[in-house]
Amino acid sequence: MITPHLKKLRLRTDISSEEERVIRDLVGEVRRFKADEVLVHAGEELDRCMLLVEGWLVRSKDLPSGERQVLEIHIPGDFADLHGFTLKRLDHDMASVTDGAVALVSHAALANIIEEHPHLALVYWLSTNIDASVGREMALSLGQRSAISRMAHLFCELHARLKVVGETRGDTFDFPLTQREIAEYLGLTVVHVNRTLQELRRKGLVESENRAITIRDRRGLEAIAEFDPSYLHLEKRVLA
Amino acid sequence: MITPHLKKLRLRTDISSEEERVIRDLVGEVRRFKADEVLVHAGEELDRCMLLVEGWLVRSKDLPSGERQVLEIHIPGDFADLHGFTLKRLDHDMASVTDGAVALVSHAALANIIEEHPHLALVYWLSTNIDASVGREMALSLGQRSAISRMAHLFCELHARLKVVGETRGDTFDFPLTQREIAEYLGLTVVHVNRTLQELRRKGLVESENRAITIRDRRGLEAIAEFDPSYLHLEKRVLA
DNA sequence: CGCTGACTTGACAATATTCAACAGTAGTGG
DNA sequence: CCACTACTGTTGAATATTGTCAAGTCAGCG
Repeated sequence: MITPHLKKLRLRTDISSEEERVIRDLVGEVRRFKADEVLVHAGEELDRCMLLVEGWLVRSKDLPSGERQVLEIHIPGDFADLHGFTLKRLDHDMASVTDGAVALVSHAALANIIEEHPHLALVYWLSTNIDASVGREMALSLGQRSAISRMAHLFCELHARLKVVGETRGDTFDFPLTQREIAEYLGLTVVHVNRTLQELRRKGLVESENRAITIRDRRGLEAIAEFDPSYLHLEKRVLA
Repeated sequence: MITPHLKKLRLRTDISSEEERVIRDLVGEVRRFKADEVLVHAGEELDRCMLLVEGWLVRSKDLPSGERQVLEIHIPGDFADLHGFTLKRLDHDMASVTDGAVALVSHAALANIIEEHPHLALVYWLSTNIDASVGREMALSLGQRSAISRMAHLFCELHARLKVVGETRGDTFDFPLTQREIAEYLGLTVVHVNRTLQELRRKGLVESENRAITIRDRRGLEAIAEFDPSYLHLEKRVLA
């Protein structure tokens, strides 16, 4: 169930078999969710985290005006609200995109394992820091890239991240976000997302049909996105 | 020298006097810098972090097109590239805005103290997670707020953060960013920043004169910014 | 079969950018 | 001390990108 999660971790740093056992024991109750639920509300007091095992989640913030900004997209293997372990209250909602399931991990259990396995504290600290790095690249997109470049970047990033956990089929991957949700992520309107997506199709860069994306011209897509995957930190390092 | 840093930490969680001693001992060499230096380049291998003791730094990313996005603004007391402790290579540059100084802290020293004082591991993990929270609020600004709202939000945030470390004088604070740098942070052009700043002045919300900002109408400014400081996590919590 | 939500299109408007020019200030070197 | 340069801030006019509003199609679902 948490094999994708271990794949993600092992890509970035070595995990001993002892540590693997401990991580596998972390998982308590599994909670299933339906699409479009808010699993955690901003400000709520937390005593556990959610390791996403199936389906997609997003972090999102609402504005008084009713607008919503999606701040991060989570795929299976992601420890979606691990930052809540130290923050204790999130500054954003955790909402589901699809049906799916999370493995619940109590903060107490986490505290225990990092006490006994200090290396895992670094592993998970690294994990939240990589999340933040992804967030910075998104801010770069929102600040400097055009609509078409942002959208291309989104597709490049998700393909790379899904590939790590084995959820791609060649250049194709499931992509369950509606155009409204893409708009909320890219900071654009639905209308403009629709037109921009058509432009990507017209240029022969991607295809999209029933909730899946196929990258037709990777070079072209990466060029328009100015995609450089180094911010994903897809290489191994030695911690402490 | 690192009193502001301790103020910041103590606002969020309790630090024992023993821990304080350990933190004070962390500081090794102090490095002074001039304005507009790049202290750390993206991708560079790191074996130490920088605790900002004087002056302002920014995290920034360059695009092939030559555009620059400022992703975070750092003020004295900030452990500016603490995330580099686990990442080992930053995905962005660390650049100076003003003259100033950083206290250098080797990764080895950090690894030692968190091994001996596991609570401090949580304290600094929290610290990077709060940085990420500030980054998310910025992404919300870039994605959903208008130019004037973003700029108002920037001033509200900086006043709140500077107040924590005792760098405000009532509603006034030093603000050394040029309009070009503000533009790079807000994802706007210099021209538009200039006009937007004039609008804030015309509405009687802020004054700005020789590198300092005075908030003239806090309610009004916060309203236009939709400012809600909860993302700054300015409250105490118990870690582990 | 009638809803509802997702997607699509057209016409128009607002926000922000681009380009070009100029004033003020500080720093530099002759 | 002054001329020179470079940077910062400012303004106007034209343009581009993206948003708004309104309407309509299509598919899935109870």
